[in-house]
Amino acid sequence: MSVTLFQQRVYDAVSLIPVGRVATYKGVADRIRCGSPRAVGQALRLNPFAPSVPCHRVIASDLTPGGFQGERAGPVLRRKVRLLEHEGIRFTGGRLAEPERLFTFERV
DNA sequence: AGTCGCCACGAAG
DNA sequence: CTTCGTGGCGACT
Repeated sequence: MSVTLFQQRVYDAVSLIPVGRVATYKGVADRIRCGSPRAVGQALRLNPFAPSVPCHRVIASDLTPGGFQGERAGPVLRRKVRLLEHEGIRFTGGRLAEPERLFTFERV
């Protein structure tokens, strides 16, 4: 069970997302100064601290839900959406209903 | 040591 | 829609 420094940064940043807000993979990547949001997704996929690290609050930049527990569609992804809706986040037509719910990290 | 191929992405065409 | 850039990482050689 090894956690790389990069993963540590990702999990640390994601932990800053408040309840009722969501961040994007790009937002997280920008926060930790990683040029590849894809790498962030890869780290979250291996998230060993779920659900302590609220990886379900990270969505794609086009405001679609992104993935969850290795799945990019199907009932598993629906569970992610359900979790978010339980926190007051609504999705309409497969995309985030209220973009003002987006959480943007402070620039370092 | 290097290389290769995979990704829960994003931007551009 | 498709393709390309991208950074990190595991599995190889």
